[in-house]
Amino acid sequence: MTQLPALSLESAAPRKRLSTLERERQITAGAIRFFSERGLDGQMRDLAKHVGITHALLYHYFPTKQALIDRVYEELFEGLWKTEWEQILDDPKLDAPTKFKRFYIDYAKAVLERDFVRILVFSGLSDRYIPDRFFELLRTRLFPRLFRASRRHCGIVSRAKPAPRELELLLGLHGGIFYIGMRRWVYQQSLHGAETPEQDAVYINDRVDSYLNSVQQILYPAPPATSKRIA
Amino acid sequence: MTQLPALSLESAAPRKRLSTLERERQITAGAIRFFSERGLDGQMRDLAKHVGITHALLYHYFPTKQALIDRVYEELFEGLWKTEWEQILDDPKLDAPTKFKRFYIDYAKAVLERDFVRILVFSGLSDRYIPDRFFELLRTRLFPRLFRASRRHCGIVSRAKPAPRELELLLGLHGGIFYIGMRRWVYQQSLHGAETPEQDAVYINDRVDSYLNSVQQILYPAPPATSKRIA
DNA sequence: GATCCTATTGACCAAACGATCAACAATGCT
DNA sequence: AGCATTGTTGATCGTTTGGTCAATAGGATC
Repeated sequence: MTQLPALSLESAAPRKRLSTLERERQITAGAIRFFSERGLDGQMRDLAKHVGITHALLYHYFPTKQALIDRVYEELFEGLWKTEWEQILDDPKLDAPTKFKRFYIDYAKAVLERDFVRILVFSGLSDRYIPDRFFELLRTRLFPRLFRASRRHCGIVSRAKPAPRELELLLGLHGGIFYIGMRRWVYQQSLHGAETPEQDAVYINDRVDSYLNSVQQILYPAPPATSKRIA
Repeated sequence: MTQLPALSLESAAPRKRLSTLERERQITAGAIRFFSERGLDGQMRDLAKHVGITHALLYHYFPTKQALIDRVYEELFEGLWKTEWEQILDDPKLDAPTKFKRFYIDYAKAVLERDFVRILVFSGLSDRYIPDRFFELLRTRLFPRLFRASRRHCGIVSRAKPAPRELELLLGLHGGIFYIGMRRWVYQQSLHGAETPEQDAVYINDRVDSYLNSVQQILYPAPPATSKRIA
């Protein structure tokens, strides 16, 4: 449908005989960019053209299109999640606002990248492979930590399973942050000038403040002394 | 890729000779459902099969595939925006929380529908036709009203263009609500049991409260008497 | 510079794609 | 009942799709 912006790669023609490893990496990188633009239905011939090779060569490195897509999925996923994030959220010396802000600002830098956002959504609309794996990550490694920090922020210590309202309020924050990526890479509606990670940080801080400011009065109204109740 | 769930339509075979108008409506409705599932790359033959006709007949009613997609776009868009929403937001007798809640609960019922969410995103990833039109609507008819209500809620009367932080805080709320639709219809990750519009209303109310609770202290800190400053 | 290895290619295939059209068969009219 | 109208179909076209393969040519080794 849409014309890809030429993707200048070594410009001219003397393209030949790279080492197996190098060519494979080139194809994989090209495939990530290509499929993130055109979707997983993009044609192998077009991909080959943008990498600067024949489409037959693609089949020398990947037996089938699905195998290449699987490779793209792996490449995109590995190295995405930083265990450093869990350390921040587990650090007992940090208060909730600091935890949330440090985490989400760095998380946004990694996750709100063009290729990841678009392929996440493409995959969600078709095979759901990426969302399934990604939400598994969020469910097990992220949300529990954010709940613990939220509750402690409200003076509550509990490991009880969060109530739906509790979960949804957090997802409101989480989704509101991801919406930055949706607008930027899917809808392509800036609504105001081009944004830098530094500007994103300001907006993320505001969102986090908004969430933490109200999580207590909304979910745990009028904390009577040393209560542990969960609305 | 994925198998469509059979889409039972009159079950058996005596399907023939509908009136032009009726058949056209049937095709359009079927196309909305079909393209929202498979994406705009879905095949005309498959669509025909799910409508229960031959794919040649599709070309009797629509000269080209793009014409049918355009029709789907129109059908999906018309009747989406309710002027009633603007009346709610313009009503001087309502306070901000009531305005926000009444609007967003009803907005969610209309916008967070399966077909709209998925085709909005499909279109965003390809021709961007729907997001372009939809955000134009939000930009001109919705956001200005929400800003006015937000500011009045903080005791500020101003029609000045909202600052980026102001806009982004609101988009955090807006995106957090839309995230309900993303999870439900794109990622298909419920995270908790199946949801009804009544439950959605609870979550939306919480999100709105969170936004309105903090919009003042975040954006217009320490309102000195009758100030009009905007951070 | 001759030799070998293999990365790379052009030609090709079968199936699926959007699109076309003459022929067929319901339905309404007389 | 017979006719005309037109909604509907099967067959078909040209192109594009993912995938294959024998032949070619670039680069390292000697």
